[in-house]
Amino acid sequence: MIELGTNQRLPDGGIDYRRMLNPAQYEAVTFGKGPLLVIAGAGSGKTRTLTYRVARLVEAGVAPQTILLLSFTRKASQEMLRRASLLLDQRCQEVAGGTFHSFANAILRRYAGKIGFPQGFTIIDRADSEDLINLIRKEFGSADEGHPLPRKATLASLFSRAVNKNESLEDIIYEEYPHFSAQKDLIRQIWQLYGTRKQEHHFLDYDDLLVCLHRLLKEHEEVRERLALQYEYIMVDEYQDTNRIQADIVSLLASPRNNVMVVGDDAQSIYAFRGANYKNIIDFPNRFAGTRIIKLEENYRSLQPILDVTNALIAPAAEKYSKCLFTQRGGGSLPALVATAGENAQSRFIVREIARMRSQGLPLQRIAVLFRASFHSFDLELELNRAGFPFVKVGGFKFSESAHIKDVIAHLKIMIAPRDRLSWYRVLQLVKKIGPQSAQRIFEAVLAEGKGATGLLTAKLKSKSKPELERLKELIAAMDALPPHAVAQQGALVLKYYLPILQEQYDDHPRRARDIEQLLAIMERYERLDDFLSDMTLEPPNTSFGEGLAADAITEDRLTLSTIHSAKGLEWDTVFIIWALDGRFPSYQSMEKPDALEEERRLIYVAATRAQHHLFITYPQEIYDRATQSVLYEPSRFLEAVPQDLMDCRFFDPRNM
DNA sequence: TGCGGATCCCTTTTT
DNA sequence: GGGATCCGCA
Repeated sequence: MIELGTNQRLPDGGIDYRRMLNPAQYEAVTFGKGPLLVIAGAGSGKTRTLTYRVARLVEAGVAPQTILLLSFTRKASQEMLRRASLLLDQRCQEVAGGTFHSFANAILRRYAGKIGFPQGFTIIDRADSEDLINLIRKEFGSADEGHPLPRKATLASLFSRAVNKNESLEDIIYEEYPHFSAQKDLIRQIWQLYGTRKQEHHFLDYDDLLVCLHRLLKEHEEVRERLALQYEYIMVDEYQDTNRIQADIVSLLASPRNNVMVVGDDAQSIYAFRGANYKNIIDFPNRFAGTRIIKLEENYRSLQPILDVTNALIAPAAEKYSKCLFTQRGGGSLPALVATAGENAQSRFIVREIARMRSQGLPLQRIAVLFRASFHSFDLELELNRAGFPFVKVGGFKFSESAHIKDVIAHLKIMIAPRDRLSWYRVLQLVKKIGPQSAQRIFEAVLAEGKGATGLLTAKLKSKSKPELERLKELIAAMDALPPHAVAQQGALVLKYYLPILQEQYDDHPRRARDIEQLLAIMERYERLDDFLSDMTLEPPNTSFGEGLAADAITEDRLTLSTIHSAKGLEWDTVFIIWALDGRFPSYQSMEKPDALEEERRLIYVAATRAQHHLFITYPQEIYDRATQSVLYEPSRFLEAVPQDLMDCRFFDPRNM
């Protein structure tokens, strides 16, 4: 997006901001001290504005370490700093940045003692959190007849929502899961025990990272002051997707200087489901007296026919900061709305169009297919493979969530966190003839030895399980003998140990073994095992396994398949939005909830605004849907807001071709 | 106590 | 199509 042309420098060598930015962007970039709210419409140069502001501050002599840039993904913030460095110089790479969660991790590592974990802590991901909850859930037995306890995933999201929305558990149950009202006391007990267990294990889940950072700042004024002094300028990207705790953290860090710039677009708020509150944007001027508000409304991404459609899509939304995007670029054809004979016809339509565009010289890299939920692309993936089009899939199941990767990681975790019950259970139950009961017994015995993972070598165990455990003992002894920073060697030992187990358990073990090889390649880059483990939890590779991690993935021309959530902030020449079918998009689960429906409207808006030159929205006619046990046949209700003459409406049936 | 098979459920988005 | 759960066998 930033053209590295010859005209961006002034005669004195400084960056020619006036020339490179429009008046609104220029004002935001050169804004001095105090609170600033930038409402940035889709494609209005938000990233550009943040990038130039970083460069400008550093150019003006602000020490880069005193600038804090919080953004949504680490990739996004690294990209901004990289671009700022290209604009100015390498100093921009010194800017502190990352996600709220990785920032919290960095700060809390420094002050672990103050939050009650003198030896540090382990970050657990959603799956670990669910497993821990499940252990507790099982202790409570199967509850009453007719009143089953919620499943682990439901419990986890219940607890998470209560934390992130700062509401009581009872309110969340009442609002979102009224059918579990009768079990609310049991659920509360599970929640409390979950908190206790996390404390005992020195576990922090994603929510705890934010909560603990907030508590640290609230309860330890000397820490807060030190940090507030350190970060002179704070910038927050995607502010519409922050929750209450994150907004409070920003306030605490910014006070009393309040040199805080937040950038966001209330029309693109798509994370309410995890507690984000787009009202944070609306409230920002109330939190910070004297806030300057700047709106960026000129769109540099999409051609006018696409903007006409996206403006129509978002028009019915009840948003507070209204804006109307416009572009000065002319031309472009109407976006297409394509009904297809069925699901497979939809996939074939996409493949046909992609083949056509490729023959016209458009690289696959400039094309994306976007969808509401990860499984919506399954049929398309088959067709793409058949047609021989390489693609990378982003979002949905992650590499690091697959069982074989979690298995390998569990073996590493017990070496540095020998009290980690979850990882021990996982490791032990991979051994033949060891199930839940034996795993628990052995774990307690190791714990009693009190000397880390090597306790397994000396613990007194019942003779029955001994022969099968021998290999595991050898592994632990071998890992223990390695120097502490030999991260990749540790991984290699685990792989050697795990390979026979993998071969026995999975039909597709060759593919999974390749995944583990890739994991080892990632480990090569680390000097500390705990850094590697934290990063795998906080910023796991976002692409599905088997893809994208290998070095050749960068050079090969591939098309992108992505959930809309993972497509946020990105853009392509050509964008297909598939499954624009009522019941799929919006999801049938949102149909009864007005707030959820509004969020889905913003979601389709985010999807459509990713397109630069060509936009296709497709939906299959008449699909039998298992989840609702009904036939879905209405196009997405969001399309009703788009006047007919703004789109080129077509029908596609491969049988008629 | 572990494990494999059968059967019933529900099936979003992510740090 | 995958997880949770139950049951019967080793």
